[in-house]
Amino acid sequence: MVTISDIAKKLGITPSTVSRALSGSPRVKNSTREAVERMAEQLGYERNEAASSLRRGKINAVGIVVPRINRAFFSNVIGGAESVLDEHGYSVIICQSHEKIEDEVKALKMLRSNRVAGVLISHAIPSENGNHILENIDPNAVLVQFDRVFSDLPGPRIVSENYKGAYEGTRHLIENGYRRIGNIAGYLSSEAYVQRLQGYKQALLDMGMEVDEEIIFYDSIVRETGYQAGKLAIERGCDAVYSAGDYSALGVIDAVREAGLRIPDEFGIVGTANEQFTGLMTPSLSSMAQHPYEMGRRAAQAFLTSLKPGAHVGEVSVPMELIIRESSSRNHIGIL
Amino acid sequence: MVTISDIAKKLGITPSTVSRALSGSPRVKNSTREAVERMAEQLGYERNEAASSLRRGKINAVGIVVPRINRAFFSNVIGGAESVLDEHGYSVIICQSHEKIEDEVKALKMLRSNRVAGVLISHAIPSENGNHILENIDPNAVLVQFDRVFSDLPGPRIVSENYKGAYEGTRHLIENGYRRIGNIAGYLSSEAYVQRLQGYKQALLDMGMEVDEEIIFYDSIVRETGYQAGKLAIERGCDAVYSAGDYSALGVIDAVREAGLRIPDEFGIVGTANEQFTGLMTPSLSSMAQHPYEMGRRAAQAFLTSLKPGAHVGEVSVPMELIIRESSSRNHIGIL
DNA sequence: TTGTATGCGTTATCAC
DNA sequence: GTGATAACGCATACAA
Repeated sequence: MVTISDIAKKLGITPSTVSRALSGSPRVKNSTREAVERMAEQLGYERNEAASSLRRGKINAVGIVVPRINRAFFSNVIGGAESVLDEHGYSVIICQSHEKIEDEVKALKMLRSNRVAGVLISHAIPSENGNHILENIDPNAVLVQFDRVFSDLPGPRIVSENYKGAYEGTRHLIENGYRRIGNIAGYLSSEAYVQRLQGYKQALLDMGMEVDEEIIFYDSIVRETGYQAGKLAIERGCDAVYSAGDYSALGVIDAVREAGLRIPDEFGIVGTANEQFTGLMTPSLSSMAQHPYEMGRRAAQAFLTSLKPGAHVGEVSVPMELIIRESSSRNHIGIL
Repeated sequence: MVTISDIAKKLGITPSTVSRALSGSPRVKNSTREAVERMAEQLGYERNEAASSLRRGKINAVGIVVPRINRAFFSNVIGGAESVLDEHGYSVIICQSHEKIEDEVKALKMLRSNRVAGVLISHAIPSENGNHILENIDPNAVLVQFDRVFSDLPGPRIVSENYKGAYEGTRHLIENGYRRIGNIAGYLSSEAYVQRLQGYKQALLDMGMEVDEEIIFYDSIVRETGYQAGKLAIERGCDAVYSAGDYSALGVIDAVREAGLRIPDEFGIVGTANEQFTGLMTPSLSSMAQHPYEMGRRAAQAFLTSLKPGAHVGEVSVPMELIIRESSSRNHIGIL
């Protein structure tokens, strides 16, 4: 392996100058810089990151901590973050919390042990606050939270526009002529779901409709609970459902089919998250898309910005987008 | 940050001993080791990975290079690898090639610059051989290939049992009474697809049926080409199709529906890869599952084994598994 | 603009 | 079984 000393010797200068030339210091003659760069290229020099990290006390890497990497949402966030960080010379170290606080702590310790420059994290479900994060994160690392965030932790927070998304999804149903719209709200322990519920309610109110707790279902957002909620919604006279998740929306479709109602003519459905399957099923499922890749990019950008002295990034909103598919599109039959 | 010197001072011994104690050297008294461990715990010591890496000339990390991290297959492989590596104290650095040789080379250089202990890679589509990998990988790193592999490269190769999988998928259709089974074979530039085609053919032969090139379709395995192939297959008298991909199987379903045929009574379909949507659609799609998570685990294990002097790992096969769903299950009507 | 000197924290080699 | 010493490759404070 070739080092800066090798380059220095070949050129009859000292390692310090080579180091300066290579790291773009202004205190070096242009001709020297060029000579150094040429020689580095020629010898196939590559900086030893470990040595550099040791000397500087931190590594050109950021850790990303997510519950599970093999979930589409998170792997897309990582992909987005990687695309930005890569451009700026940062490696990405990934860690999974498996939705366990214990593993989250372990990951933070490992990242601290590596002196990473930043930590991008979306916390595990059981967390009730960010104390364990504060206690275990490298105090010199920049903390960026995304999607699942605690507002009492310092640093940037990148979140979806949940309120606005749910609002638009609900309004879309109303505008398509549906008149009694249920809601699958999810557990309200997460801020995101609280906001979605509020968006749903406000849309109803703004469009002159009433909020009826009878047809709001608080439960996990998996297919089975969606199915149960769907049955009740139909029983209670709904002709549409806005669901805070796609899997629960899928369950609603099961229930609607079972009841022999036609989608979208007799029953409309909008889900949330725009999971891949929503576009592949028949009928395809309308959904409020989150943009995880973009969220990852913004998280990475927030990290980079935070590195600059004096810079401060607060909460960053990532727009959601209504993807209209078959399950809610009866406007073509002119009902409105 | 507390260092081994801090521990040494507190204990009135030297850093060398602390280092030995912490790294589990046998040449240290038990009582000393325990004292060191207690003190390390108490002071909240964590090894500086950069210093350790510099001294040892390599880092406790492996790089994983995949075309895209946000593809279910690859993110699951990464998840599996991470689960094993994490247990052994290795970090995972992820890199995406975006299916470009250029980015692959860039990733390998970055990993070499970091002196990673191993590289787990699934190569980009345009690669025709492994030369650019050999030229750019850290010669001291263990190379492990998975899924998309070049047999002329050294080191372990982890692959799916493509031949056997396709064989079983095809046999399953035959056993369910389908009598003219088409095949969507995919591009044969990849070894995996060649093997799947062979499995399909051999299954037909073994079950006393003929191979008819008229109903074998060589093309990309996306939904649209699946649809086109499906139309031709129906035209040419098929009552079933085995597809080397799930998306193309989805296209076949489109074609079958358009032709007004009932699934699975009048037409059977088996796909490959067991993408998430296959279990969520109606009718659900039977598919030959790959086990990416397991593949990742085995790749990581192969890396760990290869570290041991003298050890040699060659090709490792990961079983595929037939997931029988609605699109091929007419055995209950007793046609066979 | 360049050179000199030093140290980052760890581990390996040698001596005792 | 432990200690002393050196070195990994780089980046910086200081001197020139």
